[in-house]
Amino acid sequence: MSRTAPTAALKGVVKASRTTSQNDSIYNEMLSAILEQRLAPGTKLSEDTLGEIFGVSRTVIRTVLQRLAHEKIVRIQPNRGAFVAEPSPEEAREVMQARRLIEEGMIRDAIRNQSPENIGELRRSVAAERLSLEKGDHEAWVRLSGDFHLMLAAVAGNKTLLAFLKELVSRTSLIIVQYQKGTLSPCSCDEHTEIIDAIVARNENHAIALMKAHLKACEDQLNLCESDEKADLYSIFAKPIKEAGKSRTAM
Amino acid sequence: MSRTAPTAALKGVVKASRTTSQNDSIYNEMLSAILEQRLAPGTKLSEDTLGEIFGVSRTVIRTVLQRLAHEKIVRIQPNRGAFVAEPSPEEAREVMQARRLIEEGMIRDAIRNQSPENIGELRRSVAAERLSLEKGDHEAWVRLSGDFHLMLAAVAGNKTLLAFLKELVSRTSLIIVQYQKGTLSPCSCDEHTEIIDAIVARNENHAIALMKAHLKACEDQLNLCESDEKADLYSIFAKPIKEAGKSRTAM
DNA sequence: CATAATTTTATTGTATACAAAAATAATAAA
DNA sequence: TTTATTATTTTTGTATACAATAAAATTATG
Repeated sequence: MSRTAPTAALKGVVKASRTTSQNDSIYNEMLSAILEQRLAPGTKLSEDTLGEIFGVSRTVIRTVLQRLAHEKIVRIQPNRGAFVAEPSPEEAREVMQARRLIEEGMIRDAIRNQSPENIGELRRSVAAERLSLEKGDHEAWVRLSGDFHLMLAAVAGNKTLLAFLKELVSRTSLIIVQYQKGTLSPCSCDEHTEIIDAIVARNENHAIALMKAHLKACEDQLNLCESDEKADLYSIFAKPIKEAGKSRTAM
Repeated sequence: MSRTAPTAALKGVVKASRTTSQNDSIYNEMLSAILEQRLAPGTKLSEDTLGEIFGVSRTVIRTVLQRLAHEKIVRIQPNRGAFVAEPSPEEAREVMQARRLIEEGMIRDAIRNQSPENIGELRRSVAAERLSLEKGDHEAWVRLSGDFHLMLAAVAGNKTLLAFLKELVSRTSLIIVQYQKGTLSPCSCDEHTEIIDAIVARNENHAIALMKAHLKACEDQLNLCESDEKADLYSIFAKPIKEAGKSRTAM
């Protein structure tokens, strides 16, 4: 009874050795749970509950939550606790814009720094992505889809930008969870392959255009018409009306 | 005797109200101390000592150190503790490259989103910067010089990119502390003014070129010839030789 | 019955206690 | 004297205890 429903999704707990990587282990578990949609945006992340689930004290849970908060995956409200982040439409647009800017720069560097090994890894990643899509393994697809962009960043070779992009990719997953309208993209694998081909061909302008189009297509699949905040406002002001009935407020 | 010399620079402790902003207060104090060169790169940041200085327990110090570590201002070594970061020459180049990329994108947005109020604030900031330079107030100049770029980011309007740039600007200060050769730049105020003028004139290409040149000039003032790591290696292998004497290792 | 005030409960924020690891000091051996 | 080993001290990592705040449940009141 004490472990409430929302966090019940986290059951596979690895005990982890007594090193500091226990920290990382819990961090990865929670990040996966959020990005794989096992923890919905807005879910309360109680320190006590998580501590029981992972078999550690609140101290270490707190550290993990702070890390996730810094990456904007979790929102910490003072004296209220931690919640899975609910990125606003504005924030979603900002993240996608930031990605277009950073990934454009990375395409340029990737074209310069590419090697057969690098490109081979990228192609294998896309192959795995295609496979997961064919098998209908949504979780794996989400992860691998993001991995492609991170691997491209690794090819570009700027670890600082890679760290930024890692955060942006995670946040994108959360954004897709919240705002994706209808079914997911038909197959972005083909777009990924095209981008690799353009990089190999050293066709900078084309590669950049493809990447920008790819990211724009992703954003266009979202329903960012600020309907979310409106709904909140309505629910607040509609308090007097309890059940169905006729609305009294103006449209 | 217990409060060791390195951290003695932090003396002006604000008690802060019992809100969570006590956290922020200590964070700001420590960040300022590092960026204003009162805490040199590599300085050990003992939890106990800092706790005594700020009159709080290690718990809250730990939170602050983790935050600074996430921003790469502090490096945490497991079981060893926290140290003021010592960015490598490679990291320095990465940070400057990331800045060129991000600030180019922000120039574009700033040109679109500018308003008389925004521009006025920018100009006032540069005026304050010039004044601090004339007065020889190095600390204020470092801060204001960074503020210009952050205000420009605010004009651009993408809070996500602003957060990234805030981190990069802080790291730049640390980099300058470590690698600046000779005296500091003659007067980057003029460059800042030129950038504002180009933005007001909506001359995108010119504004971007100026910004890139400005950042490149900053990087060129650094001594990033990996001499730092070499020095470390030498000092390690030179252990047998205690005082002056003739070196036995090959040049 | 609905609303307001109060009490109770639960949860976070912080301090402290203890365990584990690392750094330092001291001692013993070559 | 130098090096290796051991003992001591210091410092970090984690758990727990208590205080402060917020949420809820309860009671009182119109």
